[in-house]
Order: sequence, then C-alpha cells, then structure tokens
Amino acid sequence: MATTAAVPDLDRLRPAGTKRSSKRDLIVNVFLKQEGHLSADDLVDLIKREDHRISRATVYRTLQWMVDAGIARKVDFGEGRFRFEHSYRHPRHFHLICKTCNRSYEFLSSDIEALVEEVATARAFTARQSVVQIYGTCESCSTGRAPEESSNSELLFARDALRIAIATERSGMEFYGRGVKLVKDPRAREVFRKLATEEVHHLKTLEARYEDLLKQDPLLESRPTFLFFKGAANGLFAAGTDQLRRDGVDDLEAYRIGIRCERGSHRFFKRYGERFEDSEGKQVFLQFADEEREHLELLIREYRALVKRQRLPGHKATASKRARAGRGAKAKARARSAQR
Amino acid sequence: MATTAAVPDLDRLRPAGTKRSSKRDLIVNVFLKQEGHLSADDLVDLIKREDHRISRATVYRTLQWMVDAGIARKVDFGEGRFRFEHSYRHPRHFHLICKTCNRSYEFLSSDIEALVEEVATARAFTARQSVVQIYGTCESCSTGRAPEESSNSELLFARDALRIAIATERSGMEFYGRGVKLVKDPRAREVFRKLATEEVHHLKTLEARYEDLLKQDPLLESRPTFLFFKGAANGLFAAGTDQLRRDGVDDLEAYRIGIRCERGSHRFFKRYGERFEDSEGKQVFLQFADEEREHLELLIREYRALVKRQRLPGHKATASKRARAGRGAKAKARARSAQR
DNA sequence: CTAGGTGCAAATAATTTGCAGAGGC
DNA sequence: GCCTCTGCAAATTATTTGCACCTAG
Repeated sequence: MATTAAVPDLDRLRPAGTKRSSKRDLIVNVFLKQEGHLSADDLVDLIKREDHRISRATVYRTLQWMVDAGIARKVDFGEGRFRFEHSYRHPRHFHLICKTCNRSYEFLSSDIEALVEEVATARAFTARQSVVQIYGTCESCSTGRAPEESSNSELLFARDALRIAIATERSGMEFYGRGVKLVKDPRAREVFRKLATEEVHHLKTLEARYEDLLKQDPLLESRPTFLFFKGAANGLFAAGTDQLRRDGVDDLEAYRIGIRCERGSHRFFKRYGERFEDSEGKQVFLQFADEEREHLELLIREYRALVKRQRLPGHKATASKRARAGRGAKAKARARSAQR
Repeated sequence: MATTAAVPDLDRLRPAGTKRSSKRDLIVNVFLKQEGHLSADDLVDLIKREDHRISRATVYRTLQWMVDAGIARKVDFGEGRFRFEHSYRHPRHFHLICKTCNRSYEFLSSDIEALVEEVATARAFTARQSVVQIYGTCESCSTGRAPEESSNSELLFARDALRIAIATERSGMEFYGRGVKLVKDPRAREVFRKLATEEVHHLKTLEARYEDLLKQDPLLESRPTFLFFKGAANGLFAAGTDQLRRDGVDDLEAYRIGIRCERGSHRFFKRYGERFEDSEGKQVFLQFADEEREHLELLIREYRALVKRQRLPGHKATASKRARAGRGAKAKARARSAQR
C-alpha cells in the first residue's frame, strides 16, 4: 500500500567515488516500488519489462550496491537463493515463512530480542545481527481462506510502538496521580503532580499521532500484531502502580518506584525511537526519551533532597531516627543503584 | 569428545525398500564420527581419504538419505551452501555463528521457543520448525584467546535439563514440606506429606544421574550454559512456595497452587524428556512426567473432595458458609480452569 | 533376477567475473 | 580524459540428474 515513495535521498547514501547512472536509478526505483521479498530473478524480470537491454549482471551488481548503501537487505529463506527486502523505512524484523505458498510474514519481538541478547552475553558473543525464522503453514494455507493483504510494516511498527507508548503514558498518569494522593511530603506531592500533568500532555500528543496514523490505512487497527512486547502491554508504569498499592510505601519508596519506571520508559522511547525510520515518529519518540530522562533526573534529585531533609532533625521523629540509624546506609545504597 | 559412538540402529531408521550398501555405511560412519557442522564438500574430502573411488554424487545422495532417515539435519548458515549436523543424539537447538572464524556454537532456549510459539499462535501460523541464528564475533575471536573446546551438546543438554529438574524437585520438596505445616485438613496434610516424600525420591534419582553425567566429562560443570530456561532456575515450585508464604492461604488455595506447579513440572518433564535422544535420560524424564501427572490428578481429586467436604455442614461454619455462598461458583470455575 | 545403489559426466541454477566499450563528471 | 558503469559471455560454485553398470536380497 502506498509505498510508491519517491527515491529517498540516494545521494546521501551513495558511497564515495560512485557515479550516477540512469540504469541503476531505474533498477533502484523498480525495486523500491515493489512490496515483499524479491529474488534477483524476480527483479530481473521486472526490469526487463521496462528495458530489456539491461543485463542480469547489472541487476546483481545493483542489488549488491543497494545492500551496501543500506537501501536493501539480503535475506535467506533457505531456498538456495537470496531474496531482497527494502531496508529504507522498514525496521529490522523477523519472519514467519509459509512452506506451502512461499509467502513470508514479518514480525518483531522485543522479548525475543532481549533473550537473544542475554544468550549472547552469557556466551561472551558480540552479536551483530540475528535471524529468527519460523517455518510452517500460514493461516490462509491451512484454512483455505483468502490471504489478508498485509499492511506495510513501517505502519504496523508505528501503530504498535504508539500503542505501547500510549499505554505507558496512561499508566504513568495513573502512577503519578496515585502518588500525589499517597505521598506525605508537600514538595514531593508537588513533584508528583507536575509529572502527572506532563504525562497527560504526552498522552495527548501520542493519541493525536495515533489518530493520524489510522488515517493512512483505515484497516490498520484490525491488522495483526507486528511488535510483540509483553511487559509493556499494560504500560511500563503498571507494575509501579501495583507496588504503590501495597501497604507501607513511604515517600522515599514511592520515589524509588518512580525512578525505576521512568528508567524503563526512557529506555523504551530511546530504543524504539531509533528504530523508526519515519522521521516524524522518530522525532516524537526521541523527544519523549529526552523528557523521560529529565523526569528521571528530577526524581533522583528530589529523592536525594528528601533523604537529606528527613535526616535533618525537627521533622517527624520516627522517620528521621530511622534515617539516622542503620537505614541510612541502605537508602544510600538504593539511591546509588537507582542511578544505574 | 567420545562421540565415536557405533552406528546406531540404522536398520530401524532405514526407509522401507532400501538396500544396505557398504559405501553408504562408510559415509554414514565417517559422518557420525565428526563433530560440528560439515559441508557436503568437507565430507567428500573425508570420504576420499578413505576410499577415493566414492563419488561426490554418492555423498550428496547419502546426505539426503541421512536427512530423510533422521540421522542428519541440513542447516543453512547463509554461506550459499548447506552444512549438515548429526541429529542422532543431538537435540534441536539454535546457533551462534562467528563471522570471523566461521565456527558455530549451539544453544537452546526454552524461553525463546515459548515466545516463538506465542507469536505463531497470535498469527494463526502452524509452526513446524524454527531457526534462530545470532551472527557476530565469538569470544575467542574478539579476545584473541584460544577457543575452549566445546563439549558435545547432548551432554550439555542433559546437564542443564537435569539441573533444572533437580531445582524443580528441590523446590517441590520445600513446597510440600511447607504445605504439610500450613494445611489444616488432616487428609490434605497426609496428601502433602506423601507428595513431599515422593519429591525426595525423585531428587535422589536425579542427583545420582547428575553424578553419572559428570563422570563422562570432568569439565562438564564448568562449560557454558546450553539450555536457557529462566523461570526454572529456582525450580518450578519456587513461585508456589512464595505464594504459600502469603497470609490467608487456606487449604483450597494451597491445592490450587500445587496443581499449578505440578502442571508446569509435568510439562517440563514431558517436553524435555522427548528432546533427550539418549534413551536413559528420556526414560527418566518421561517416567517422572507420568508421576507428576499422577500427582496432578491426585491433587485435583483431593481438591474436589475437600470442596465437597467443606460444603457439608458440621465443619467450620465460616468456611462452609463461604463455600455455599458466592464463593462456590468461583471455586468451581477455578477448579475447571485448573484442569486445563 | 530385479530393485536399488553407484560412478561418471553432463545439466542446472544462482551468482560472479573479465573485458571491451559506453557514459557521467 | 579518467574512472566508473554496463553488457556480454564465460567462469564458478553447489547441487542434481541421466544413464549404464553393479550388487544385495
């Protein structure tokens, strides 16, 4: 759908000491107009239709050039030959490959990526790229129903990332809202109130963006999940809100929980912001990543200030006594670990 | 190490209407003596050394025959040609592939497998096989140190599966031990006591097997993790034991927790028992799987009996009242879901 | 004796390369 | 004019196949 995008800024990508060529341009354009995973041969056929004087070798050379330039990715579905997919505006992803109809379906799993990283770390292996392929039979082949045409994965990625972001902001709002009521220190209450308001603003921005996205494909909401990310389904602050519900959460504890959640959410916006190849989505996410980092820093600062204030006499006797006693060291250790 | 195993019962594997042949036997034997991932060409070289009159075509044909017979698996590391690995006594696994030295390392992640299954289910895709490959640089290539010789993955698999099984039994022991003290109904106490004893027996069997395994490779304990399975590191009953620690766990709740844990542990033994290609390990695991299923059934029976008994009058008024009131339906629903 | 199994050489199939001429900067 | 791009044909690489011959059951 509508990926008839004009040739991107190829000039930027063009490796040094390289010349423009009308044939290469033609091949690149034809390639970018296609959806899905083309074999070299498929592309040759398409090219021959436009200009039959372009040779097979040139197509091969151009494919290699596109891979080097970062426009295309070479993928191997175990067929004994390679296929090529766009990488411009297509996030890295994994594949479901139907052995019956030879179609392939894309997905991304943050959870699998995290586990892959863990395994690599455990084996002291420096992972540069990973391939996850699930071979089997697709829904339309096993039910006999017509295959649903699939939306382009950039849109799906944006949709899912936004859904997660929205859930995160919503849970953040709830978290800080609950915090305002729970926290005893007046300054802390002010901090929580401020952050709650910010989350509301973020939420509005994200929801507006989500609406925009839906306009690009009316069926977008009904399409299957592209980005799998378990922990984030209810928002990254959901666990924190649960913790706030527990008895005996004092102001310091509330800060610590907030710090943990903000850190997760900062990471989320940073990581997925970088994955967006669409510059607007990227901007929104990276801006939020920055803001979340500011929240994080604010919380840490305030946390420390509160620790200091509680240590001073003239406050609640019990609290300051505890702080001066054995607990002081522990709290410091926690604050330190909170910075990590 | 020591995989110079005699040719397995090839006769069993031999497809119907197939004739014995000394050349094929030679090829199969040479293949099975090798460790690691051979390309067809590697094997041809090895064969030529033994008998230079065996042709390339025969090697190819025999490799295909081995794949069909289930002795070998064809793997694709994206080199433009296939490699072959044993499947006899080698559990299915994933790969870390070093692009510098072209060595490949094996691992298995139950966690990744579970996520892969989830993704497939979400997309209504019938998964038959999945490939996970991590490309990058291995430890010895990035540090320059000599590569550690790796143990054969059958042993590593057995080691890790046994470790998990031992942790599971240990946690099961603790779970039932705690249950005995906590549970009020005398019959339930008896059930918990019985199960605790059984877990002790299991534990002994498994520990003995683990000791045997260590004899096969003195360095076995120091080798890196092969089977990654997060949830099971502390035993599949660990979470259950934590739940027992909570306040307000009544006898029924204790049963429900036990049912959940036994189900997980039954699944574990079944799933990994089937993966063992070593018949002894397989036997131990599958036998345990059966016993865990019996435990499971016992718990469900006893759970139901207790529900019934509590519903009868003459018992603790509060408990039976609750059971007769709104809670009855809920408990039934839980029992039903417990059967799944 | 007959269905497989095997060797050899030739066929495929995907991709790469050498080289001479064409074309952009 | 120089250096890159391109077409063409030939080379390379991994794997398969046709066919005549061989061998186990």
